[in-house]
Amino acid sequence: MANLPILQFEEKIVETVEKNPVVVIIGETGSGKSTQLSQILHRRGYTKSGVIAVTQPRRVAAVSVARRVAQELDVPLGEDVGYAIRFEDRTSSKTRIKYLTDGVLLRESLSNPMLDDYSVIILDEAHERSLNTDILLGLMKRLVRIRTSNFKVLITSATLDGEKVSEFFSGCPVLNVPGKLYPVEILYSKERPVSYIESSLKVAIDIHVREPEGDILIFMTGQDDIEKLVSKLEEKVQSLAEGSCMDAIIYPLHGSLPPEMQVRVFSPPPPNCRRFIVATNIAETSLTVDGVVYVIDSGYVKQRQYNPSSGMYSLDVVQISKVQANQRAGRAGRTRPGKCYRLYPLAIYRDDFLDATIPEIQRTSLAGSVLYLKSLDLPDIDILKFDFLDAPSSESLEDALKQLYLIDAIDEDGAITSVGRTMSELPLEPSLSRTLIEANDSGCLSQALTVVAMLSAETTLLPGRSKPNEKKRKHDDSNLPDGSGFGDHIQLLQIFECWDRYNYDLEWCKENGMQVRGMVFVKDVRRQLCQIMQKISRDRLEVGAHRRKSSSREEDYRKLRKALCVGNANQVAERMLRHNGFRTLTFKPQLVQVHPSSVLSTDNEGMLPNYVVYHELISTTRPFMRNVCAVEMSWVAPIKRKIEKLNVRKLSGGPASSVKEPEEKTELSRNDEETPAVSEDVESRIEAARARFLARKRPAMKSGR
DNA sequence: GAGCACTGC
Repeated sequence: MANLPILQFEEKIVETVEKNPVVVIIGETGSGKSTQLSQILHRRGYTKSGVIAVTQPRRVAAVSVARRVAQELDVPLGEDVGYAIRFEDRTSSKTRIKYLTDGVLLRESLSNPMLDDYSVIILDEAHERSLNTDILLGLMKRLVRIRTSNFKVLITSATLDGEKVSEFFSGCPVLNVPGKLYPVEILYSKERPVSYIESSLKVAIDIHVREPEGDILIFMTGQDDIEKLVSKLEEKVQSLAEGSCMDAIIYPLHGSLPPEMQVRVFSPPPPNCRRFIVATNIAETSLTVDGVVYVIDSGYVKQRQYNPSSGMYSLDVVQISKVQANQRAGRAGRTRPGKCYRLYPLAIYRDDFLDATIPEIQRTSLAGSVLYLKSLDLPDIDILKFDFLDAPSSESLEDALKQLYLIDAIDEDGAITSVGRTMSELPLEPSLSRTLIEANDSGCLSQALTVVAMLSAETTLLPGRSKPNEKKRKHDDSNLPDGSGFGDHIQLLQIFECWDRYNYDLEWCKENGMQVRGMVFVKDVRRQLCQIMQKISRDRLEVGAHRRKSSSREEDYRKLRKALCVGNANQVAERMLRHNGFRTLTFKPQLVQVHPSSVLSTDNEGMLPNYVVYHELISTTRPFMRNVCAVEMSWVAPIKRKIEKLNVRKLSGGPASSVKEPEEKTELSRNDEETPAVSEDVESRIEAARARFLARKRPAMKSGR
């Protein structure tokens, strides 16, 4: 601890913080900023007037850094030094230094907008630009203006965008603290390889044969590439002549590996053995592998992005940013001087790479964040003009408003409703919190809690495991329920109820292809949501997960599906007349399909239900709806009417148009112009077909597939 | 008839 670089800057830091409300600290890896900044300010008396909060983008970081600091100060964790993450608050009235995830601090600021328990707030790892940290940056800017005395904000960032953060905080000082990284030699390729798998293979084997010992970390984009490269490496290593080089062991490393496979990289390798770690960007920040001396950087990353005009997510392989490239290179210099092999030319790095990764706030649906900001009731803040470090597009903000309006969280003037207020209390995306509130009103809260908790965990089914009703399945060794034909939400409910009947037995999860970790998480989320709902609704709620025996199941599902329809009024799709394709109703109409993994059933004629709500639109090989639930036309009718009435300008708080009708028409025709001619044609054909259909009553059609 | 990077309340 004594030789951490940051301690040499203690005087300078204290002096600067003393004189300025906001300070940006540029601290490279190994500078000790995460553990030392809080202790320095603690020593200098900043904990006398309040608690020092340090935010982290990840739970594990909050816990491990707090543990370290408690050790260094020689105090029990949870007393003078503590942490708070979801489901776990290890702080007490004695706590002076508190580590917490950025999400937890946002929740706290909901009940205490002035955050006046804190004398100092340190936003650590701000360069990662997590959605929550970006919102906190905006709130902090406002807070330092309002809380004039006894309040300091420190922001730590990376070299390349420290100046930008400083500008955001009206030119606040920037302090540089060097890190403790060893030099890393950067080697560039002459040109982009045709295949970065082949190219990585070649470079890795070259290193293995020619270079001294030290592990090799290879950055790939996803599971597929990783598996391919791992098997090629294994083949190649085996074919190397005996005795010509040292032994080798090859590990894949990505998020969907079970935890016990992930931690293998932390155990020391056998002697005289070089490790090859083939990883996604999980090894960039989340997991640190010791012993890495060589890094091979493909220059690509898989990134999820949201298109606000279609409401669709896509997962694309994109070029990394300079910040990311440097972060990856830095992984080679943690224990001794290293080398980084970039599989792209210097000119590409210099001229093509963005300085920093596009922040999450510009790549995701903002419905939840906009609702959060609305619920804060900041008198001087207009959401559409909220002061973001990097503002999201107005299209994205308008999309959020539209969605919130359709699920009754804001009224037609864009003001938050009482339903919206209740929704913001729940740690869920808006359509899920809306579903819970509706379910509470209609008497199916217990089931809705289960579905919503299952959906927030998302990956409970083990990868590679087929869902039970898939035809390809050779032998049915699983007794998992099938959603009774109503779709995936009902199946998720039934699965959890099944687990409940087995007394939450972890073995049951393994036997039925459910991720143990995921299912335990679902249970935690469900319990947390229960507590919040109890608090909100004051009445006694019936929230046990057991299936009630008294009422008919089908009737139960009907209520639940209706609640899901209200909650997902922003995510409704209507089936095509003659085939099982759908078109979305809430966004610019898109042709979409039910994801093949869905358990939604067809009727006797092979047709899917006329209307569904979906949890997510994702474009992979084609646009798909993931997690689909059958709903009824009569439930969709009021949603359709609401969509027709929708006036975005009014929602944005802009001047309400004096002549309503033409205004809306203009809006529509503008959208039509943007639609490519082909889909416009498809659109009109669909409309014509629908009109004919309605005129003719119900035709007996066979599925043409 | 597909295949998903990583976080978080």
